[in-house]
Amino acid sequence: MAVSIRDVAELADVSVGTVSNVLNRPERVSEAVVARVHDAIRELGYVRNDAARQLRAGRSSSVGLVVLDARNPFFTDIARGAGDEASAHGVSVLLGDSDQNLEREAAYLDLFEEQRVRGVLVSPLGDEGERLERLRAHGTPVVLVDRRADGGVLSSVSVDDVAGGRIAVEHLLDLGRRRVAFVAGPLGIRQVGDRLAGAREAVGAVPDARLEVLEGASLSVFEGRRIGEQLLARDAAERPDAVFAANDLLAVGLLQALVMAGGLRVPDDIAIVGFDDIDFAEATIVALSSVRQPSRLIGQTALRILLEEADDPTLAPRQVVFQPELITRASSRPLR
Amino acid sequence: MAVSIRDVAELADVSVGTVSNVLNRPERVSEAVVARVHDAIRELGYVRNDAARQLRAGRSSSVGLVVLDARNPFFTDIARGAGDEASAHGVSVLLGDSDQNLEREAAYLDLFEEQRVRGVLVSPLGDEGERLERLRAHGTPVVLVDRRADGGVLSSVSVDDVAGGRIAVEHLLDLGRRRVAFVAGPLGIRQVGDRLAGAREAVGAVPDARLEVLEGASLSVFEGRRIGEQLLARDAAERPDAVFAANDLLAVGLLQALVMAGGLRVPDDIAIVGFDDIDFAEATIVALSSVRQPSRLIGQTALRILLEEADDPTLAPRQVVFQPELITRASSRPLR
DNA sequence: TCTCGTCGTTGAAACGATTCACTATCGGCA
DNA sequence: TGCCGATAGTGAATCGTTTCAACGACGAGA
Repeated sequence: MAVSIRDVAELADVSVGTVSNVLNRPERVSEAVVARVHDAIRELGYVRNDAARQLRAGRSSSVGLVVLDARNPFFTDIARGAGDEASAHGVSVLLGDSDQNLEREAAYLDLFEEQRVRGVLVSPLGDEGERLERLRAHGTPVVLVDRRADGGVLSSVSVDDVAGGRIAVEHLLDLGRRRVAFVAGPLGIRQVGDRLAGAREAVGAVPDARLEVLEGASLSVFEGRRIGEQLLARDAAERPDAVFAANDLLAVGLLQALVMAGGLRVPDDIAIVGFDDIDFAEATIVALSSVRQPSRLIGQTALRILLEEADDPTLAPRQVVFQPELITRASSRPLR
Repeated sequence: MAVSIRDVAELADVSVGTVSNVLNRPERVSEAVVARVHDAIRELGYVRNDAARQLRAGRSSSVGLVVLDARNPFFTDIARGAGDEASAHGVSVLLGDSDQNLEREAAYLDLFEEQRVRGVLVSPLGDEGERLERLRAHGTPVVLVDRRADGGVLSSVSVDDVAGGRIAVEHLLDLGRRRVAFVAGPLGIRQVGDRLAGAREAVGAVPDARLEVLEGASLSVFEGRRIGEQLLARDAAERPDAVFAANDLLAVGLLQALVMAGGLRVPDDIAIVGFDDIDFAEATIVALSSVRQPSRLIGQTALRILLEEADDPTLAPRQVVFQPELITRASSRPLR
C-alpha cells in the first residue's frame, strides 16, 4: 500500500540516497537521473512521508497557532496574517481553536509540542505563563499574540488594551454620557481586564461619571444578547446611557437584544462602542463604533518574530505593542 | 536537548520497551515501575515525539480540514462541529484555509497527505475530483463538505443548494418582485452554480420574472460592497427589485453599499436574501433573510463518516444531503 | 602516464517510538 | 520436588527519510 523512497529507488534503478537528493538538492544530481526519478515517482504515486522526514530532521516545518475563538473574525484575521507570512517562508500554520476553554488550549499545546513544531503562537486564555515558559525552556519558541508578556521570558505582539479601553470610554464621556457600563466577557481574560483598567482610568478622570461592570461567561454574540436582555429588563432609569463592550461580538449581541428585540434607540438611549472593528461592525443595524486593532499585522509580526527566534534561540524576547485606533460610527454619534 | 524515551528508561532503570508500555498500556506494568517511570518523565521533562510515533504506527491521529474561507462564520461553524466530534474520538483537527485559492488548497492537501492524516475533509474550490480521488486511492479517506460528490467514489455531506436557491427566489417572487439579481461569487464554485440553478428554476416558473446574474471575484463582504456600488451607479429604473446573494458575506457588503452609503431602502427598493444564516445576519442594519444550513451538524456528520471510512476503507461512499431552511427577516418583508 | 580535483552516486547509520518474541520469576498444584 | 501458567520486563527489529563518508569515473594539468 505505502510507497516508499525505496520503491522509487528500485524502479528508477538508483540508490535511496539519490532519490532523496533529487527531492531535496536536485542540483547535485545529473539531469538524466532527475528525470528518471521523477518518472518513477509519478508512476508509483509516491508521496513523501512527513513523519520520517521530521523524525530525521528533528523538527517540523509547521508552526502552531492557538486562538481563543476561531469564530471571532478578529482571530481569523490574525490567522490570515500569520498564514501569509508563513507561506512566504515555506512554513504552514496549524490552527487550533481553544474555544475559550483551558483544556482544549492545553490539548493543542501538548499536540504541538509532541509534533515538534517550529514554534507556537498563542493567545492564552488565562495565566498559564508557567506552562508556556516551560514550553519555551524545552526549546519551542512561543510568541504571545494579542496579549503582552510581562514575565520577560517570552516575546509578544499585542495592542495596548488599556489605551483601547481608555479611548473608547473617553469618547463616550465626551458625548456627555455619565453612566457607563462595561460589558465584559470573563474578567479572567487579561485583555478584558486591561480594557476595564483603561475604562476605569477614563471614568476616574470625570468626577460625576460612573462605571458599572457586567461580567459575562464568554465573548460571544450569544452572551451579548443575554446581557442585553438583562439590561432591557431593568427600569429605564436604571439603565446605563453608554456601553463599552469588550469585543464586537458582544456588541452585536447587545444590538440584537436592545435594538431589534427591545426597541431601544442607539445611540439616543444608549451609545455603544465595541472592540476589534471586525468587518461586520460597519453593517450592523446601527453601524458600530469600535476600537480597531491591526489584526492582520499582529499575525504577520508575531509569525516573523517566532521564526526569527526559532532560527536563533538566543534572541532576547521582544514586546511589540501596537496602538489601537477608535473608529466612530453611528452607534456613538453625538445627539443634536 | 531532546529527551528521548531512552533517557527516561535509563533514569528509571528499566528498558525502553517498558517505558513505552507505561505510556500506552500501563495495565501491563507493575505499579511500582509505572510510578518510577512517571517520576523520570517528570524529572526530565520528557515529551513524546509524535513523528517517531507516527512513523512506526503508519498513520497520524489528526484529520485535515480544508475550508474555502476561514473568515466566513459558516465554515468556522463547520470546523467547530468537526472539532467537537473529533475530540470525542481523541482525534485533532488541523484547519487549513484555502482562501478561495487553488494553490493554497493544493498545498494543504499535499501537506495533509505527507502527514499521513487519518483523513481529509474538504470543501473544494473547483473541480478537482481527480486530485481527491487519487488521494482516496492512495488510502486517505476524503469526505467533501458543503458539496455533493457526484463521481460516486467519495462520500459527501452537503446541503441541497439547488433547493436553497429555489426557495430563496420563490420567496422573493412571492413578494411580487420580478426583476431578480443573483449576486454570485465566482460561478466556478459549484455551490454557487447550484444556487443559481435553483434560482433559475424558480424564475422559470413565473412568466414575467427575469433573472440577472452578477458575477463576482470572491464570496466576501468586500466584493459585495463593490457589486452594491455598481448597482447604485445604475439608473433607478435599471436596478433589480430583489437580490439573492450567494452568501451572507456578499449580502452584508450589499447592505453596506446600498443602505448605508447609498440610502436605498431595504426591502422597499430592493429586497435581499442571503445564504448560510450566519450569526451576524440577525444584527445587520436591516435584519437579513437567509437560507440556513445546519453548519455544525454538517461538520459533525462529515467527521463521523470520515472516521468510519478510515476504520473500514471498504465502506461504500455515502452522500448525506441536508435540506436548507429559509429564515425570513426584515430584508424581505412584504410591503404594506 | 600519473596525480589530483570534481562530479555523481552509493549505502549504511541515525532519528525515536512501538511491537513482539522471548526470558526470568514466582505462586500454585499434583 | 517438579512442572505449569501467569505476570513483568527485556531488547532487537522496524517504520521511511536524511545525511555523510566513501567511492568510481573522468578530465585537466604536470
